[in-house]
Amino acid sequence: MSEHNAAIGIGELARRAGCKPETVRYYERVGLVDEAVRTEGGQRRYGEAAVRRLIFIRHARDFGFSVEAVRELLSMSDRPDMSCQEVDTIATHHLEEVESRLQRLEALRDELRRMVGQCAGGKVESCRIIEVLSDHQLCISEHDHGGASDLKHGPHS
Amino acid sequence: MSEHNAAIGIGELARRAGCKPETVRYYERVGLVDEAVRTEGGQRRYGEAAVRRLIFIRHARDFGFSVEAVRELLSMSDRPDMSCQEVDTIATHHLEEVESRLQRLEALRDELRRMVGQCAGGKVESCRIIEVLSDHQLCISEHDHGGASDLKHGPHS
DNA sequence: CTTGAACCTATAGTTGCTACAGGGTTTATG
DNA sequence: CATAAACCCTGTAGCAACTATAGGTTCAAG
Repeated sequence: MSEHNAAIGIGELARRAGCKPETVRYYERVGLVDEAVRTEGGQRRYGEAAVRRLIFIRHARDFGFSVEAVRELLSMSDRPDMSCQEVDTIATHHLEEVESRLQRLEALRDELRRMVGQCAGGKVESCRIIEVLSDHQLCISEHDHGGASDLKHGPHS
Repeated sequence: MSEHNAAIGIGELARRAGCKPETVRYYERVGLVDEAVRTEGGQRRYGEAAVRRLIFIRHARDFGFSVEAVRELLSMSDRPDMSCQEVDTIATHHLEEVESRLQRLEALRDELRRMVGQCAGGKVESCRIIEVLSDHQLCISEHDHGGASDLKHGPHS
């Protein structure tokens, strides 16, 4: 390994991983990235390892892994000798969650399509959308609110 | 009439709509449900109208409508004479978001399936999951996040 | 009248960032 | 060398949409 440490600032690091400096500082606070070396003036300086780690983190987050899951994945990838049984477990579990969310979203999409298709542009009193939302009978899924709705992290309207 | 109105407590109301009392109080704070009549001791009492309204809200939330969107839908359903053009607009917009979210989630599922399928249970150093998360080149789909988030990872140079 | 479940308010926590405010540092240029 | 622009710092507050806790009060049954 070359001792050649490019020593980039936090802005450059963030840019390379596709996030913002605030996000990097946030990851540092919660312990996903190590505390950086500082200049005399107190500014953070990073090397290539930090870039790779941050890219890993951003990818995992883009794949929908929670920060906690990323933390586990990271700690495992730091110990290359161990079996990747756990890695597989985490990813499989995550896959299951994604698949169940997909199913619900599909049902939701179908219902929305039906709603929108049936809105004839008349008066609200005969609007199917309002009707569907009001009427318990027309509910897509039975109310099993053991765990709350999974639709919560959506882009806001 | 006031004698006839079943006057239930907040717990019963919440149970009927499939949520928790805290959620109802939260909705009251943010103005989705009206302030309730109180007993002499200060406890909230509700009638059937509140039950219907809360069920409407919970359905809309289950459908993934944001609280802001629900607020609009509610204000429209309060005026049955108006055209449901706006209702349709909100629902259509929401449908588009759901569809775009579905697409991304499907791409994610495919990627996760491939990852999981390729984890042979060996050592972490040769684990495909870790590898995929580390290396952008191995990403098949360019998981392009629509307008939701701006500049994600550009080409690594 | 006593118990205990249900209720009250207020506040803080959750997740994963993002956006300031009000400074200090580094670097490029004149 | 001086200055200006670009960058960086900490700390705090905010976002959605609730959820949880603490510490106290009220209600309804027995």
